[in-house]
Amino acid sequence: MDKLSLKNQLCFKLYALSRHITSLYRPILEELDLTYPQYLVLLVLWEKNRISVKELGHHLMLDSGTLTPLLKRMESKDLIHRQRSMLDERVVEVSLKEGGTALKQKALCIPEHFTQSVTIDAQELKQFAATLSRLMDQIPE
Amino acid sequence: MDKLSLKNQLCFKLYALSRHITSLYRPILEELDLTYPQYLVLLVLWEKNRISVKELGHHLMLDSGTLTPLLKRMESKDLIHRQRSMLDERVVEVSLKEGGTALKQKALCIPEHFTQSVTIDAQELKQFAATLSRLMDQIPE
DNA sequence: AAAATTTAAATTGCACACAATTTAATTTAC
DNA sequence: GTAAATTAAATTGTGTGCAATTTAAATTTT
Repeated sequence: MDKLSLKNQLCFKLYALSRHITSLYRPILEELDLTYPQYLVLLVLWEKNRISVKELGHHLMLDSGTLTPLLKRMESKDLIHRQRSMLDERVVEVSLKEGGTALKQKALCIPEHFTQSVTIDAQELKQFAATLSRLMDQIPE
Repeated sequence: MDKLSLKNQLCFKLYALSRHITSLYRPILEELDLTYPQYLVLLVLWEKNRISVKELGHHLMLDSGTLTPLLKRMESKDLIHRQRSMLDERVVEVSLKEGGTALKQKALCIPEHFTQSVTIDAQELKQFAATLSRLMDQIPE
């Protein structure tokens, strides 16, 4: 087996599949005027209304270089609020605004869209998700 | 189960794992002065020395908007050659230059790096790769 | 064969990712 | 208690991704 063959590269398949599934989200999220990373930020905020940029970055595995401009765009769309913590001026806390809260109702149907578009045995998908979680858990920090 | 919980989102796990594994490649590829997508281009060219931008894009699932500037950067590093086809002036053909050919030797050891860094049952990984391939095959076009 | 259509790259513009550096605030050491 | 070290965001700069448009060449229609 040729290890340098594109077809044999697990990493390439992950990379391509990830981009493909993101592209399936795109038209749905476009109706909400959201990008996929912006949607991820909202997923976190819907669970925990107030969170620091650092914590958010920990959840999404993104740094401030990515998050700062992304959050500014979301702020300008009135989805979220950014404010320096009064206890620690270094920290910026992100919280939902009405716009961001309201989108949750519209987003509820999104996960359903994909159970349809994927033709795969439920048991196999479950096993796949389990391995994916196991691999994720090995990611340091 | 909360379907809008980040932890339950298969897509997020794919997205995060894909970026993480790419980040494992980064220090190795940096020694070769390559980015991950540039490495993918070389993987294709090492298998098929001469290929059009369109075909290359088909293999990597990337369009000319991504590939044109990427290939220009690779050309400026003397890794590849870009040339209009004489049979069809619309087509640009990409081929290896000495620099790109020479890197293959240095790249041979790269796949080994990762079998080590992943602690997972070989059978489970095999199953995972199989499902990944099945999902990939469902990608249209 | 000329006009209309299609095709392949390139271009433009926007939004991530991420390394590296900078800035400002807080802790820790001494 | 101040200097040094650490920390959290922001900034800077480069390289993707991708939608949308443009350009130029080839093909199809009429």
